[in-house]
Amino acid sequence: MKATDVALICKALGDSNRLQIIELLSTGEKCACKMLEKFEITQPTLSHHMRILRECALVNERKEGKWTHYSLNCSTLSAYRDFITGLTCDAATQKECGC
Amino acid sequence: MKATDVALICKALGDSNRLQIIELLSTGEKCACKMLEKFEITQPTLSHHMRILRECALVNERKEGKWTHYSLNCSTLSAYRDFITGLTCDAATQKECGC
DNA sequence: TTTTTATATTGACGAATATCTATATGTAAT
DNA sequence: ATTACATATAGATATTCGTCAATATAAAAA
Repeated sequence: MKATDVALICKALGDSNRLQIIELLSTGEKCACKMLEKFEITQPTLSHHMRILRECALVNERKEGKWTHYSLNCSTLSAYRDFITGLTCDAATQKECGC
Repeated sequence: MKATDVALICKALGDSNRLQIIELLSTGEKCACKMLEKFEITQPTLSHHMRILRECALVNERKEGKWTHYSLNCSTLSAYRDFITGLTCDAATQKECGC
């Protein structure tokens, strides 16, 4: 995963509502109408956030009749996790802070 | 680490320049003047980015004469890493995508 | 003490963002 | 066909953001 993709994902997660949405979706696929109940935002605002989360490929969307179901995109999430996991302090910095 | 702290860090990493700064610092402590050479931004802009990275505690600062040296904050980085690592798809979502 | 060097702060500006209301679109039920 | 429901889009607005030029501060060198 490229650094620009990572930055885009970080920007998406940099909003508290969107981070909470991701945490909610980590418990499983959710319908937009159910998600709306959990947040103090209007329906258009939720729709806006979901578009941002989709555009950076963090979430998938599944339409079923008039409902839209959202779920985490496993591969994007895991690539992102791998990138962040790779961000570590060098040996000297670690020695300095004693961690 | 609280979700609001995570969101703040994500927001900080949501700018390409700042993400590259973190990647640079992961190779060890750097002086601001050396960092400036690596990016196509002015000195005040770098100073601005470093303030944001310090305010979310991702980086430490060490003053030595007229120089300022920046390094990653191990404990913040590791707490952040742990949070992101904990973000996983649920079993059903994983089954669906076949990962 | 004057000058140079490294960094921070201020103030300005255009671009991007989060949010809302109002409205449109699409689907199912009556 | 009409109505009700779920979601998306459009347009508006206030706020935040990234950047720069100009200036301030602070430390070392001359």
